[in-house]
Amino acid sequence: MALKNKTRYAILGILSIHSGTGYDIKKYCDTVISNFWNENFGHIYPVLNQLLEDGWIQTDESSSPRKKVYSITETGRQEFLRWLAEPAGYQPERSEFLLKFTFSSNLDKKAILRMLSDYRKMHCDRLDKYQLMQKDLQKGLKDVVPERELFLYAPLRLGILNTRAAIDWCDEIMMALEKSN
Amino acid sequence: MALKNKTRYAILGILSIHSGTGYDIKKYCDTVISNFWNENFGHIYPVLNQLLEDGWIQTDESSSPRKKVYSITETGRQEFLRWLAEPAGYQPERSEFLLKFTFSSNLDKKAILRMLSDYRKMHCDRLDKYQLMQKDLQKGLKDVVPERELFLYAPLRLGILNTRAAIDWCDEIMMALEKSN
DNA sequence: CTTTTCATGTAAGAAGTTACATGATTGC
DNA sequence: GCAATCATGTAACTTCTTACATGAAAAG
Repeated sequence: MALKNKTRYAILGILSIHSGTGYDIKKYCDTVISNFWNENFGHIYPVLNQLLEDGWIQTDESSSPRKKVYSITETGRQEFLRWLAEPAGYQPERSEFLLKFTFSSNLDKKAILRMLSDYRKMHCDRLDKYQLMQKDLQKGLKDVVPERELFLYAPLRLGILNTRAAIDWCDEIMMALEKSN
Repeated sequence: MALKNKTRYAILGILSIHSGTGYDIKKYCDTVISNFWNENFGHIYPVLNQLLEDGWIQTDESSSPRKKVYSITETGRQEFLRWLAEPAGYQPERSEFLLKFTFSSNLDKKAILRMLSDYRKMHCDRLDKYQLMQKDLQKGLKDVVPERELFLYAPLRLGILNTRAAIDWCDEIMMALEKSN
C-alpha cells in the first residue's frame, strides 16, 4: 500500500491557518512547529505544485511569479479534515544516539560518560529553547488567536516533558555507570 | 555532502555483538532494539552486499547460498568504532500525531478528546510492553552477558520515561480541554 | 551601497518502504 | 502431511535531503 506523504498534509494544515508563500510555510515549520516538524524547500515547492494540480490549494490574485501566495481550497479543506479524522498511524522510532549507546559496551567508561553528558547538555539547551518559546507564546507574541493557544502550547509542553525525562535519564544512567565495577 | 547511511552502522553494530544472517539481523531489530530502531529486509540485504564489497563484513565458512552467516571484519570494527566516536548528530523530530493535534483547533471538543485518549491508550499499551521487556531482561533471558546488561536496559528505561511523560501529558491536556469554555 | 532577508526553483541521489517471488527446514 | 518459521532476494516506488542557481526587496 501507498506510503503517506505527510508533507502534503503538513502544508495543507499550515495553509488552513493562514494563506502564504512557500517561504512562509518553511518559516512556520522552522519556528512555530519546529518542535515536532520540519520541511525543506526542496520538498515544499514540488509538493505545492502537486497540491495545486490536485486542486487542494490555489494561488491568490495577489500572486506573481516572484511571490506566489497559496490558499487552501474547499476540496483541500475537506481532504485535510478527512486526514485529521484518521488515527495517527504507528511511527517507528529511530534514535541514532541510542543506537550508538547500545553498542558502546566495549568503550571505556570515560568515553561513555562523555557521550551521556553531551547528550544531557543537548537536552538542557533544548529545554531552555522550549521554555523561551513557551514564554513567547504566553506573552501573546505572534498573531495567535486565543482558540489556537492550547494547540500551540500543548506540543511544546510535550517537548518539555520529554526533554526533562531525557535529562533525568542521563543522570540516572551516569550514576549507575559510575557505581558499576 | 553525503547523507549518513545509518543502516550500515546499525548492521555493523549488531554484527559486532554476534555474527548472523540477514534474517537474524532483522530479528534482533524487531526484538532487542525495537524500542528505538527498525530495519526491513528490502534494505538489509542490499546493504549487507555493500558492506561485503567494502570489506567491512565477511561471510563465515559455515555459509551457504541459502544461509549466509556474516561477521564483522577488522576493518569493519575500526570503521564502527570511528562512527561510535562521532557525536550523534541532530535528529529532526517528526510527530504525525502532534501535526494532527496542532491543526485540530477547529474540531469539536469530543473529537479532540478522543484523539487524546487514543493516543494515551497507545502509550499505556506501549508501557506494558516495555515493562515486560524489562522483566525479561532482568530475568537474564536472552543470551546477555552481564557487561551488556546496562546497555540494553538503559534504552528501554528511556522508552519507559518518555512513555510515562506522554501519558501524563495526555492527562494534563485532556484536563485543560475539559475545563476550557 | 551593502548585507540580510525574501523568494522560487531544479537536479541528483540517498534512504527507506512495500509488494512480490521463491523455497528449505522445523515443529506438531 | 501441514503450518509456521527460516531464509534470501529484486523491482518499483516514494520520500526526503543536499547542493546548486538565481535574483528582488528591505534594512542598515
